[in-house]
Amino acid sequence: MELSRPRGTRDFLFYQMKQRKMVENTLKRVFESYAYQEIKTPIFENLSLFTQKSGEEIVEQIYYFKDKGDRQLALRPELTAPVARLYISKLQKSPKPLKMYYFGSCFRYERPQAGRFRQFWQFGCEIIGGKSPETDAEMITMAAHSLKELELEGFEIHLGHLGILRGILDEVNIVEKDQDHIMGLIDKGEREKLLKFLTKLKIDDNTLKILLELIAMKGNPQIIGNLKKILKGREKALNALQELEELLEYLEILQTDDYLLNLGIARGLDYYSGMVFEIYVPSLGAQKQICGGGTYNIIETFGGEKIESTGFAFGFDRLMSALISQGIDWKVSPVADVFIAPISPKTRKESLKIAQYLRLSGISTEVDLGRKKLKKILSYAHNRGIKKVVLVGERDLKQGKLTLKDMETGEQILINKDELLNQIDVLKK
RNA sequence: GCCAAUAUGGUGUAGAGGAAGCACUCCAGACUGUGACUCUGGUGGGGAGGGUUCGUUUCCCUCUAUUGGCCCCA
Repeated sequence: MELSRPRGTRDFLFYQMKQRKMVENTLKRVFESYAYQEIKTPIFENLSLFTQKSGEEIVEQIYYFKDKGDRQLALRPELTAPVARLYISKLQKSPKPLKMYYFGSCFRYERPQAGRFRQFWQFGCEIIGGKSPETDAEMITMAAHSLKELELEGFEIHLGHLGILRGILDEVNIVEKDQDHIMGLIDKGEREKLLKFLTKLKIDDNTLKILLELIAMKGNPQIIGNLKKILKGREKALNALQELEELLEYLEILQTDDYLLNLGIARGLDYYSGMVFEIYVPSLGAQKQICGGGTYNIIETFGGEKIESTGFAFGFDRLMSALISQGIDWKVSPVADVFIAPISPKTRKESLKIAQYLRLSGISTEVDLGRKKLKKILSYAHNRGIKKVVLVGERDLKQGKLTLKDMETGEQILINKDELLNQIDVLKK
């Protein structure tokens, strides 16, 4: 029998899990400080949930199967659709704006490579029904805040607005389907193909020039003035620009200033409509994007009322590799605060009693379970990185005493048995 | 789907067509109530299948996996 993992999956060992838990907990803490509430959706859904939104061709990348009742099911490839599903079926009439966050694994049948696995984790959020520049600003701020809290260095926030591009295209009567195609080409940076396609659509030269100019625009907020000139007379685009300008004002109020305007951001998905942003860690190379999000109209796609939502998700695994390669101090604590060591077989029962007593008092405690000799017990405790050991010996017990040993200094003190709890502080240090 | 490199004890690695070595780990022991350092001993190894050869872990092919890149990325 071959014991191996499926391709593109990983096992996480103790130390890695501690690191991941730490990041998870930090993100939860930050998100909750913005009043988001956690939700969890199933690992598998009906296949149609995902094909409905993105068409049949997406099936290529989905792990799907038939269950015993002949239902077509799929391991979720992303979390936006499940969240939308949950919203439509249970939360449509809840007070708006509705703020939620999620953390879970997704599955895609793809060729594994750096920063890409077949099972990967996303940590993301969604705010439904609160379309305003404030909403967008708060969300971007929360993403930046999270990364600062994690002490991640060298990340870049790129901020754009699809309303500007779409506004221009609307005014020269480009249908939505063609717009989506154009967005796709922009997102991939396919300049040649884009040019060809735009020419085919018979877009006038002036508009064409402006489009190309826009998608190459990158820089600090000062470029807004420039944009206004370029977009003169194009109402829809100017409205979107106005929205973006307001968003920037709110970002300033929320003290988020380390971003870059980038109108070339289009996101791959069709349903994005307004603000979009992506966060990169350039040192990660090919898979440098650790976060992406924006404002979109997905609820409608699934047959709910028309309502705007804004959301983003961290690629949790990429975030982890960025933090690890940066060499964060993980401050990992030992498995237990105290080890209880019976000096001889006769004190085993007493040792377990003491261990349980400490656990019930909230101290993480390990006790010898291997019936080892004292030497081995101490060696084991040392290898586990445990700093305090309680030696339970017959001679001491007769006088109602225990020996408390500090594994770092080697110092030992004799204490009264009933004094043990009073030593909690000492034990925890 | 495509390209390349890699595959040796639990981990990290060396070597050579002819008895597979090192470091760490693990287990046992070195005056049986004391760990780290030290010493002694032990367990344990060439991804899978096929070919070449008197003989292959070593050369060749296929598969699988890993790593990196391309394609793709809801």
